[in-house]
Amino acid sequence: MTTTIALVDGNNFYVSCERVFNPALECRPVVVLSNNDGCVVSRSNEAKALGIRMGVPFFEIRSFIKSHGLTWLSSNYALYGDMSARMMALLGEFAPRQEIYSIDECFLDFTGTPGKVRDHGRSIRRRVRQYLGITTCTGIGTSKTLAKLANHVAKTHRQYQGVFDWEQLSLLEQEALMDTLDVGEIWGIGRRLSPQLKAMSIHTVLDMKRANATLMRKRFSVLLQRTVAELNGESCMNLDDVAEPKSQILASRSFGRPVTALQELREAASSHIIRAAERLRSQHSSCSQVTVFMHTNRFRNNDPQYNPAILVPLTVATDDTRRLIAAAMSGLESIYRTGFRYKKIGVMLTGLQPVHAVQDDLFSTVEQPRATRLMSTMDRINRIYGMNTATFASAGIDQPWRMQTAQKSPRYTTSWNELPQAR
DNA sequence: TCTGGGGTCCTAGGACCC
DNA sequence: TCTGGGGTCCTAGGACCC
Repeated sequence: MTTTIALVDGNNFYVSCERVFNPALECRPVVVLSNNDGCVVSRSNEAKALGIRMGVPFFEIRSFIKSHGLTWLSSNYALYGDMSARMMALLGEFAPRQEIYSIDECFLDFTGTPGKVRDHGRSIRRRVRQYLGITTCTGIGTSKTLAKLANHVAKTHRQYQGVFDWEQLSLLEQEALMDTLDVGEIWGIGRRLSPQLKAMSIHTVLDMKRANATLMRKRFSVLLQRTVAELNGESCMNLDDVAEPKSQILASRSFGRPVTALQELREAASSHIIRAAERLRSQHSSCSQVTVFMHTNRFRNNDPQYNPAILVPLTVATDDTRRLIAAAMSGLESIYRTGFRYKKIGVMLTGLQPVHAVQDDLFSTVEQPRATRLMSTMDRINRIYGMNTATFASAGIDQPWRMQTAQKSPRYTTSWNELPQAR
């Protein structure tokens, strides 16, 4: 049976979430910034029309605030995460199988379902708009790659009103449209591969569709071979509707200002371990390796640069925050050097395995049941009373190194104290 | 002055084993 | 003088995604 895949996503997702609770943002140029108020990560259509590109550093567009009334917001992941969960639950009702691909998009598998999938796309658009106040676009195709591309068409070609299915065109029309799309629009072809393909005279999606798949594999990798097949309607990528546990967990942040003191680095690394370990336990894994890495500011050419990383193996895999902090601290101390202005520190947990499969150490002195109870009690307290209600002193109290978030909106949907007020 | 964070997959090459 | 071949496992690095 031919597969039928839809890719649904929320338009300008972070900005749209903000607008739901603050209608004064409608019809104006609005951007949401990354952590630390660093780069633009979401733009309203009005902001796009000003020529503000995705990912630009905020300081480059500050002048638009005065000249064009640009509104900017720090990112509010508590809000976007909660809105995402509501949207995904709603979308999941439309198809038998759903793969949540990112915070604002999912694949829906309509293979074998009756009716025109385009009609589903339209009801999705109505329903999500009505229930959540967010506008969606839907792309439909016989493979994930074609669905992604169709979504791009739905967004950029007004006449399709946010829903586009390759099937609504004849083969000739499909190829004519593909010939107008840049090869870089294809899922999996980014800024490095795209020039290499163009050097081989593959400029458009149509060129890529007609490319020699075996040659693609030889020149690049099996990934591009698959891409060619998928563009030809042959579905090679399965829809993963059961989320696998993560195979690595990473927590890192840039500092709000340059950091030089070991003590501040220790606090920051501890606080990252605390977050990472919570995620580790929430997927019922333990980890056998902790990596600590640091960066100086790569944009400051005159500063001496130092980007060390160290992997600390654990003799017994664990999910105990205290042991993970201890491992991170020993790693940090061995790579720390004075004389550098550090910009960022991060930790990575790898060697993940199901917690029940952990091989104990013959000479282990850790009282595992007590540790497990302690950790799950802390997790429960923090779930009920809010993040960091119970935490570890090693993360510090004042945390002067913390990132900047100068314009964060309230957590309208996840905090009793910050519910929207009736006016 | 000011430049994000969290992931995945694939490949090449080294270590190691017999 | 002259130092194999085949396999597996692991890691680092590069590419991609949002």
